[in-house]
Amino acid sequence: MPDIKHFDPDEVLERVERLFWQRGAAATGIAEVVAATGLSRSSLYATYGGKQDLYVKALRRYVEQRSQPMFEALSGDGRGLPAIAAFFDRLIEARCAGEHARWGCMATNANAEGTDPDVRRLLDRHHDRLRAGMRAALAAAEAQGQLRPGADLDASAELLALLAYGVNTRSRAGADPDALRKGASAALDSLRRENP
Amino acid sequence: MPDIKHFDPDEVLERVERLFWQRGAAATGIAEVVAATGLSRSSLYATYGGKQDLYVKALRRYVEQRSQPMFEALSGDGRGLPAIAAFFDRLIEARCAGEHARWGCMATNANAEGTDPDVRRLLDRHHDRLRAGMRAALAAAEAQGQLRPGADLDASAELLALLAYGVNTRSRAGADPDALRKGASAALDSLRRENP
DNA sequence: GCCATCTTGGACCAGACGTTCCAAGATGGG
DNA sequence: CCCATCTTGGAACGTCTGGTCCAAGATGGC
Repeated sequence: MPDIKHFDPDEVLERVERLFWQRGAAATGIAEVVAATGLSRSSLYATYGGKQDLYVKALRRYVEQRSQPMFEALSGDGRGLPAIAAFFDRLIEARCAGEHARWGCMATNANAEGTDPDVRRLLDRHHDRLRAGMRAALAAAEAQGQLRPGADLDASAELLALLAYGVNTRSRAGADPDALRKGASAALDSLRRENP
Repeated sequence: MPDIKHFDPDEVLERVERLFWQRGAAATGIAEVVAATGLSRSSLYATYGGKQDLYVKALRRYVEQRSQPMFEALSGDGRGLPAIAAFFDRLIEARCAGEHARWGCMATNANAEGTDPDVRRLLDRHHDRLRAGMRAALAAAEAQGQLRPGADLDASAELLALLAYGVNTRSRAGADPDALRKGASAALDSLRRENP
């Protein structure tokens, strides 16, 4: 057998993902990728293809490794509205403080960037999973009598998903986390049954 | 008096605005601006400065000439919840069909692009105006007894503003307008008084 | 330890980028 | 009609871009 790669492709892809996430695809040059990963251009192109392939692979990693676990946790959390509240609390915390503060959500950012069909497909899947997570949490809430009667679960799930995009968008520009929390609370309060 | 400009600076700026709006700042080259406007590089640089200045001026024009009139119409529309419903209807229609379909909102897109302080200031003002418009419409709704009792007007205004960002974000990726409408309706329904 | 096979470093490329520059042209007060 | 003053077209600039290429190095089956 011939020579093998001298690096872990997924570990490198994670560094690339973080770079594109923070700075955006168009604003990030191959030279920066080379610097951040320590790889040479040859290894980069041989492993991932050109810049656009690299971006799509990084975005796919983001969606699968970062977003989806959150969405599945939301789906599987049977508490109902408290599960949704916890989702937004953790989201806003992650978006406004710590290592990834003001990076926004890579998928939300990607909506504004290009029109690449591969990217669009990833974003549609991302949205479907997010909405499905919200839908599942809302169903649990309804089953426990937490919801205002007559609430449309599908429409409310869409609303909550769109709200998450709004949080992601504004957090990247440095929005006040308390304002974002108030917005999320308003959504939950308006779904909640009045006299429980 | 010496020679005067052979073009209307604001008319040209509008073409530039549309270019940056549709394609994004980073993805648009000066060569495209030259082609779209018919101006020469000299006139462009003499009138607006470099690319970043040009982008900021275009974004300012967008916020002032396109967004703010909508926000003021919302503020001044005394109907309450129907005013908010009309706002979202028109928003979704404009984002998904017609000349600007799938362009998103230039200000929402700008959140994802750079971290330029001038841009951020514009976006903060944009957000304040949007939220203020929602707040005014909600106050009118409350005055007319349309609102669920106990609703927090400030928090609900923030929620509706964030929802608008979500609509803008997803519409750029080609979201189904009916899904967006359902999301907006869910927000309004959950604010509405149950037995009017 | 040899060698076919793959990886790696880094030089290199053509083209696109934003920006500058200046000669030529247009303008209108005098 | 002249001339000071500004605008305009387009050539030119250095830099940076994404991408290619190949000699040198590493690997492991034999």
